[in-house]
Amino acid sequence: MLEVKDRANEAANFLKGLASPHRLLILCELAEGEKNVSQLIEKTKMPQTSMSQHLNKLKSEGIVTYRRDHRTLYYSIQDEVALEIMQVLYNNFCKKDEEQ
Amino acid sequence: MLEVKDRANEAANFLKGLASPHRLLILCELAEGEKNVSQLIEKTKMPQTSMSQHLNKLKSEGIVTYRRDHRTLYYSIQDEVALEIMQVLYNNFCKKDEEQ
DNA sequence: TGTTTAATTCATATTTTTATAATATTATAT
DNA sequence: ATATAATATTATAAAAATATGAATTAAACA
Repeated sequence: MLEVKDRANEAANFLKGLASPHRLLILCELAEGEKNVSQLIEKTKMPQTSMSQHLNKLKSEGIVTYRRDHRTLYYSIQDEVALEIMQVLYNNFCKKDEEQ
Repeated sequence: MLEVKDRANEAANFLKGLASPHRLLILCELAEGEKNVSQLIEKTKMPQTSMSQHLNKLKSEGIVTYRRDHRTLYYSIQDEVALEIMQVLYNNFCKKDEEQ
């Protein structure tokens, strides 16, 4: 654990990529499997331009990636660490309740 | 995983609490065990008033707690989820390198 | 009581994020 | 070549986070 501090900036930037309700929402959708931008917009009800910017941020952090199929861009989670953290969040913010 | 979105705000706020290089630095120190504010300042070299505000943020998110011993406040990590995430960060931002 | 030490709170300027609107790009279809 | 659909980019305004300095509290002790 002692060495995380040497990577504090890197780790913090990574966490910042996740630390927004909108982006967590997007990642929840993508955790089910790849989705295109229109699907993401429909599911999350967020404005197109805002979606685009959040996806861009996630992409620039290497958290998601995409492939193009004709005019449609399909996004998916690329980063294994992001999935691990989503798992931790799921276990602690959701699973706990079920048990109660 | 599907239900994280119902807790997106809560989860995002929690992550925001961690998502700063300064606060990760503090949490790294506290991961070793409880430390008082002066010790944290010395270790991290950050200004006293800034430290105080970061600790306050961590405290208000329930991530750390403290006890008073005379004039000295000893802080420690309270939240199990925070420890889990620190562990994920450690494994992925530090351990990987050692293996290479 | 007055002083010192440990730390917090408050005020404010700066920086970073976020949201929104307008415009642009890219690929397909006519 | 033009129109349309899917998405990205750019500009900018608003909101949130951060750093810094000054003032404040709280405990210990001379």
